[in-house]
Amino acid sequence: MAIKKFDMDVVLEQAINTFWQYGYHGTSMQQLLQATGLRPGSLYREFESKEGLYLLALSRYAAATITTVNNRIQGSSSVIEGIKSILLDLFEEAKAKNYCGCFLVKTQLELSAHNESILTNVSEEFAKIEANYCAILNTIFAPEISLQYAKQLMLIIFGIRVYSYQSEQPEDVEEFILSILPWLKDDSNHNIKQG
Amino acid sequence: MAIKKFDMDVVLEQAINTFWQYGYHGTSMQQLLQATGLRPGSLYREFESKEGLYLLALSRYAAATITTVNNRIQGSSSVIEGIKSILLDLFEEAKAKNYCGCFLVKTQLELSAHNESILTNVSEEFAKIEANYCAILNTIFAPEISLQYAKQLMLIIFGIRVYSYQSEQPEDVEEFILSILPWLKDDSNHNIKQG
DNA sequence: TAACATTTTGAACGTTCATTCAAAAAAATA
DNA sequence: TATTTTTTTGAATGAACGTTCAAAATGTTA
Repeated sequence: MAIKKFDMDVVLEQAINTFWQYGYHGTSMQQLLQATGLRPGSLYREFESKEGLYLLALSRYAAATITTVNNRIQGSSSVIEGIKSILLDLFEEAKAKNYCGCFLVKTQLELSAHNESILTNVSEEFAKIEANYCAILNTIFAPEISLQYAKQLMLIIFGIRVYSYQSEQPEDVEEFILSILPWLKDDSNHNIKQG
Repeated sequence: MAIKKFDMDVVLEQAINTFWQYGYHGTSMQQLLQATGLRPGSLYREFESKEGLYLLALSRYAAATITTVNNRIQGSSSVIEGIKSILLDLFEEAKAKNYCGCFLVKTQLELSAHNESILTNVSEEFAKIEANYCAILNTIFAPEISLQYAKQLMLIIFGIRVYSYQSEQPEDVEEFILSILPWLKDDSNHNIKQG
């Protein structure tokens, strides 16, 4: 029997990048074939349809998002510093030439009227991301406070994701963040637990 | 000579609703013809193309947005109360069955990679909206504070617009808003200037 | 009423869309 | 080497896309 020529990870990454940039309806199969290097037959045998490929790309993106967050927290001197650096990173990302925002957000806005299952899908991913932030905050705050702060964090992140399309950023981004989320100022005794 | 049968205002409103819900690429000319009641020839004679109709719909939506904001402020007992009610309205809107978010935001996210002129266009509209908030805040705050608060307001509004797709809202929405924008708590001596 | 200018009509156009499938190629197994 | 199983190939398909335009209808002006 023949063996697969393509690397699934690479193909999905190319698909993510294309969908992420141009959106679902704005991406043609032609573009996907070119981006992935696959031929129509192979792509359809593997992913069944454009939508099938999209859903796989989307869930992979969502999983990577959570991993990135957790790595950033682990790599920081404290939870608070970690969260701050995540938010600052979002502003930095926005300076890139082909800034694409957040793939999940774009999906939510583009497809909520077309495909209810995708809306549910994305909402679940966001719930996971919020729950992950909540768990992180729980290591330094009381449970009910963590729930509240996680919600704030999600809303602010959505705000940054959209606001960043504007060319002008706040002068002092860190000050801007701290003024909206004042609890990020309090960084006493919140070191990451080791081992 | 023949006279126009259709009402431009009505046609544009239908076009806005259709584009707003399904997006630019997700809306077909068939849908637009059905929604507006126009025939292909008439639509193309009047608007030149799908993109032409879209741009007109978009700028009309943006103008209406600013009008709505200003009416809300004028109809409130104070600037602070007005802004609070605008934010609370956004959360209320989100409860509607066919919640569509913000047409400008959706446009920005969907078309930024396809059409640079639309990106510029939308950015300019957002700049106008931010400037309008800034002018409103200027009636009760110092200029540099108003600039800062207007930016915060825009980011929070973007956040609400996206976060609202999630089915679960914060328990006490007003408390939620006040915790992110604490300056909305200070409502002393900020009455709307009369006549 | 005749001439004119404007708008409406809707069938038809060429293009691009997502998708299919029979045939060829490729590797593993017998 | 022959057989079997899986993958690749890429031309072809029908549907849907945005758009056009000559002819008919409409109402104003001469």
